[in-house]
Amino acid sequence: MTQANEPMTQDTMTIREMCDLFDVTPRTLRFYESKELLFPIREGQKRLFTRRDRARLKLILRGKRFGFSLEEIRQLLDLYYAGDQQATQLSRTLDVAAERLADMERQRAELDLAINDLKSQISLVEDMLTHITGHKDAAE
Amino acid sequence: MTQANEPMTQDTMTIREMCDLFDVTPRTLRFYESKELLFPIREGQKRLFTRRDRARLKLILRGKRFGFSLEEIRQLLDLYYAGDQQATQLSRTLDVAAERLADMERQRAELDLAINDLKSQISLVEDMLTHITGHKDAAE
DNA sequence: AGAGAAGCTTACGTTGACGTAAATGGAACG
DNA sequence: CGTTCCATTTACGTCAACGTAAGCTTCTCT
Repeated sequence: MTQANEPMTQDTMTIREMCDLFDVTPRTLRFYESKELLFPIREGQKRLFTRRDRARLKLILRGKRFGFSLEEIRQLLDLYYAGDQQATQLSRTLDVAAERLADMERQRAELDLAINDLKSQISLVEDMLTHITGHKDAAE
Repeated sequence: MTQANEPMTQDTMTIREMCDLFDVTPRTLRFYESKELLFPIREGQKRLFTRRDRARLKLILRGKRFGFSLEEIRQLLDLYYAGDQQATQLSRTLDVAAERLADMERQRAELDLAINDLKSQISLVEDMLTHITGHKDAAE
């Protein structure tokens, strides 16, 4: 095992390194820890983030881009990291995940609708524009 | 006396009728007015919502389902109701809409990824479950 | 006339996801 | 040795999108 504390294989990262890597603030990482989304280990006072934390943070940030709440994300993370859970817990988590999946597919359907609507509106307005400007091309 | 109101063409609605029709609260409608998303006319003190307001509210609620902010929705509404705008305004609005569209398509792509990820995670955990429970079917 | 019901305005409260400031402490540098 | 730089904790501030309560008018029904 290469668990050397020395910098050869740097398995853990400081808060600053994390911030630079993921483009978040220290506040955000501490906040996520307080909400039990991350579990950095401590070296004295200071936090050290493991690759596990990095994997989780990656998923957290992706979840956020869809508008999932941190609480919802926490549940998804539980799913991802549920290797040693009990079967009953697991199947309950599966239910949560299935619901989430249904939500996401609904959302995708609506998103598709909205995309098409927006597209047609855009071309509609483009037509108006060419007409207004004396049916010449309206590009600058 | 049951008021037949004014003409037989009742194309304005009271705040309560609006609330019932769209399942929102009065507070919400007043709030949207204060944010210039709706423009009900006034009969004395009271608000009267036109079909234009109803069309806008419909779009507002749809936009909200995607997680658009009210401010973003306001911009989209400007697009929808830009019939009498200037060409320059219109083309600037088109830019906004094009950006939004790009956002939505990015979001759609990510959502697709996430859906697939989640699906595979789910079946993965399902397999774990059947294994844990002694490779019998793990109903309930 | 009195009691509701419905609407209005004003304004403070709430939740989620952090921002930001203040006070503190160890480490590195010149 | 003092200064600067990170990091930490504690705690109040913020923004969006309303909720909710207080207090006032106005209409309607009995």
